[in-house]
Formats: sequence, C-alpha cells, structure tokens
Amino acid sequence: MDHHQKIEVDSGRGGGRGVDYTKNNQEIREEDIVMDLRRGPWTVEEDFTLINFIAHHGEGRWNSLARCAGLKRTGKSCRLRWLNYLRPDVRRGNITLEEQLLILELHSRWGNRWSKIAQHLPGRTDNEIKNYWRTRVQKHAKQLKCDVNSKQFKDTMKYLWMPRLAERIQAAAASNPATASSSGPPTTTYIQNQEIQHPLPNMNHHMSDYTPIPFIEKTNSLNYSATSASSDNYSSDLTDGCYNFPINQSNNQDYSQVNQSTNQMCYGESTINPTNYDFHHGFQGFQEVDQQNNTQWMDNPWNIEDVCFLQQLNNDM
DNA sequence: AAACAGGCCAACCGCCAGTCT
DNA sequence: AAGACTGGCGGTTGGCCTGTT
Repeated sequence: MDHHQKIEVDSGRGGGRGVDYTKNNQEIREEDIVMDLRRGPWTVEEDFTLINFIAHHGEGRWNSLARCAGLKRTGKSCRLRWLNYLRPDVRRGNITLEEQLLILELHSRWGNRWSKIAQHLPGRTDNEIKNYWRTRVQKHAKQLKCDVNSKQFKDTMKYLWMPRLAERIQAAAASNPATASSSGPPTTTYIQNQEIQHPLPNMNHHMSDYTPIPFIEKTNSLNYSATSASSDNYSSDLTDGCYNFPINQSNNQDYSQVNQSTNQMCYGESTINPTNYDFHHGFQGFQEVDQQNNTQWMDNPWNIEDVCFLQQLNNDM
C-alpha cells in the first residue's frame, strides 16, 4: 500500500489546518515524521517547485508528482495547491456582482455542487465559491434567523435579493458602460471558440419581472451551449451583496522577496523569470489581469425590507 | 494602545467513484 | 473479481487580518 495514501486514510484530525505548527510551519504528527511530510501553509520554494515541475511534466498522477518533484507533500495537497492557487488562470479578487448573481442562480439549481457551479465561473475555484456561500449567504440566513434551506429564505433570495443584485448590475452598467461591457466572466463564455456575451438579466426594476439570466450548460463535448433558465424550474435562493473583503496580502509579502531572486523557472515551453509571475493572477501575458478595481459592490443589502418580506411570507403561510 | 470579536479563506479532512493491477 | 490506488468532491477548521470597543 502506498505510504502516502496510508497517511491520508489514517489521518485522525478533523480537518482544518494544524494547530501547533513549529516555527517552520510544520505540524508535528507521528506519521509525518515517519514520512517526512510537510503540512500547513506552502512556502514560496514549494510553490516554485510545483509550478516548475508541472510546467515540464504536466498535471496528474499527483502522488507520484509529489514524489518526483521532491515535494514533501501528499499528492492531494499538491493538487489542491495547484488548482486553487497556483494555476495561471485562477481568477482572484472580489467576486463581481454578475458572478454573485450567477452563483445564486446556479446554486438554486444544483445546491452545494460547488465544482459544478465553479465550471460556469471561469477562473473561480469551487473552494472560493463555497467560501463565498458559507461566509456571505449563510451568514445572512443566520442574521435573519431562518434556515438557509427554508422556503422563506429562498423566496427572499428569489424575489428580493436577486432582483436587487440585477438592478445593481444594470445600474453599474449604465454608469460605466465600458466597464460593464468588459466585465469578463461570468458574462462571457465561449461556444466553439466564439465569444458569447451573456445578456444581463432582464431588469425592469420590479421584482415580479425578474427573469433569470441564461446560463451555460456544459455538453458532453467540450463545447458549451446556452440554455435558458425557465421560471418554472427556477427555485429560489438568497445571496449576500455586501461583499467587500480585502485580498489576502499575506502571501504577497513572501513572493515579493522571491521576486528579487534571479532564479528562473520554466513554464510550458518557455523559461520564465519569477519576476513575471503574479501569484494572484498567474503569468502576465497568459491571461488578462483581473480588473478588480472596477468591481462594484453592494452596500449593506440586508435591511428592514428583508425582515418585512420574511414577515409577509410567514403571514401568507 | 491593547484586547477582543468576527470575517475571510487556505488547507485540511473523510468519503466515494473510477481506474488500475 | 478483488484489492489497491488515484483523483475529485463537499464539509470543516483555525490562522491571519481587520474592525470595534
């Protein structure tokens, strides 16, 4: 049996990062000592090792990748680090209003199918979407003292929240058309290499007129086809709009030090100087840098209106 | 200025399905 | 066919950061 696998299966701690890291960020566990495995936050050196190895050999076979790369990490850890953070196309920064609306839309259809939802938000990871949902949406359900899965909460989301988000999007588009037209995912997708601009939701500034946005259904092939969400199967959900968390800068400090390094690494077929790598946006030139400064956010969307709406729902039941 | 509280999110977990041997 | 291995998923945790008292 593979030793790495054994460690994962036999792990006894209930999730989360370690609680007793040593000064070099390693949680001491008996199995890890035996296997000489590292845990906890990744170092800059580990990141470069992983990026460099994948650049030369590609992804997959994560356990053997970890061994061959000389990383004292489990394959799972390497995979997660790559997919959620190091991939060049990871889109970082604030989740846009359009993305928020799309998340609500898709979650109403599929529930906690985070990876499936993430497929429709290019550059966003399932982890990021999951975190968004838990920290924002569930928080407000808690504030409103209702279950996130309750009909009241879903109706509030459907008839109050999503229209409100849609109005904000339209208002933002009206005030800054240039930004709105180039807002990127999720309003842009590609069907057989043809760029498709998702129309914004039909916003008539009236809740009952809210029309779910068309969304993209992934077909069996790698192509995408547009489908329309009908009102009939459009169950409701609730979102948060006041979303304005700062980007975690903690890692940047580390990377800025590395940027001073003259060491070069390879990515794809080209040798890349670490100074060209932005760990929040990937390699410059591989993708457009996120225009996060253009992101607009709702101010506190949870107000007395929501409470009244919930009360009304209760009265109607 | 210090202590505290709460939010964010990276990284971990167990579980499971698919693939390999 | 069965066990081992791998990768992917959703859920959970806790360190770090920021805002408040």
